[in-house]
Amino acid sequence: MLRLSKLADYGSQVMAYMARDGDVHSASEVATGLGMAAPTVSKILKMLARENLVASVLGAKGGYMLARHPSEISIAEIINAMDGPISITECSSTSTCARESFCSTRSNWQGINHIILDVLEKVNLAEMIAPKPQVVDVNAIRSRGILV
Amino acid sequence: MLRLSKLADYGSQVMAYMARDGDVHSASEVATGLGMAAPTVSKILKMLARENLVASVLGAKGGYMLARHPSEISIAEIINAMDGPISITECSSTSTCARESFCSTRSNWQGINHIILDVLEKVNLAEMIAPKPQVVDVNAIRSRGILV
DNA sequence: ACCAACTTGGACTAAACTAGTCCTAGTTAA
DNA sequence: TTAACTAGGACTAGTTTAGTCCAAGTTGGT
Repeated sequence: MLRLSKLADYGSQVMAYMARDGDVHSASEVATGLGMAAPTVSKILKMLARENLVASVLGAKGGYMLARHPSEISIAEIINAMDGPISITECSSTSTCARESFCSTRSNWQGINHIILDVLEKVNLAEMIAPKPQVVDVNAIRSRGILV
Repeated sequence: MLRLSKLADYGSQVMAYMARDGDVHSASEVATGLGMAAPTVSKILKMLARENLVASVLGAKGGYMLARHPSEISIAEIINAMDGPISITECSSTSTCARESFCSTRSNWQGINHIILDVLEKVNLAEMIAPKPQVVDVNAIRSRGILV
């Protein structure tokens, strides 16, 4: 399924919600605003705070706010904060693979992984919350070779 | 983690193994060749056969062989056979999302998903087994906008 | 005709992961 | 000093995933 975890999905929604203004939002406010369970949103915001994607304001009237401008936060960072390093195959990162010698396909997987990572790094929050749905220019990529 | 399932990973290895020649391979032969558990390889081959990526030969001296030429089998097909439809977010497909009205980010996720799918469709088995690791031309993509 | 080798399909189990909840401690504004 | 909030971690329940096993059908060789 090659899918994002639900948490990462939620994380992007929470970030998108906060990106609409620069205010401080409490976890419960975000939860009601998005129709999600409060403890879940709280957990997500904690994870995002740990990776410095949101800044926390302690105490009464506290909450969370984006740590940077939406245009400076990439989707890749959000996924990374929620799910850890983005890598399509298990040993495409630095971890050693017991079956390494058999895996002649490895380096090609790494190449594919690289492209996906690149796409995700290229899209930022500001683009994601653009009210008018943006269309992907697939042809620009389709017209070029992936592996050269 | 945005990751492939282990089964899909194994699937690509099995397909790559078989792509090296046009012969019929028994499940156990592939298993020993790749150093994987025999029942697991058998299960994978069954899944690949159900999606017509490999053809099965019944009886003694039977086994499996690629259904098509390696250059006509895309990585996307293999992932699809093992993990089902490739979609990065849960409701990027046709399924209805209860929180649809809140998800202004949806269509952009779909765009990202589309690109990833496109990349995976563009890479075929023949390219994956190329002995010399192929290098991805990331810059070709980086130089262009993702969302237009 | 028979046997051995092999696939097919499904059921099944065990383990891992994920989502989601809850609790205690610490911080701040009023 | 109290109410409103975050911080951090432990915990549970549910789902998914990997992997095993078995009974049945098919084919090639002898």
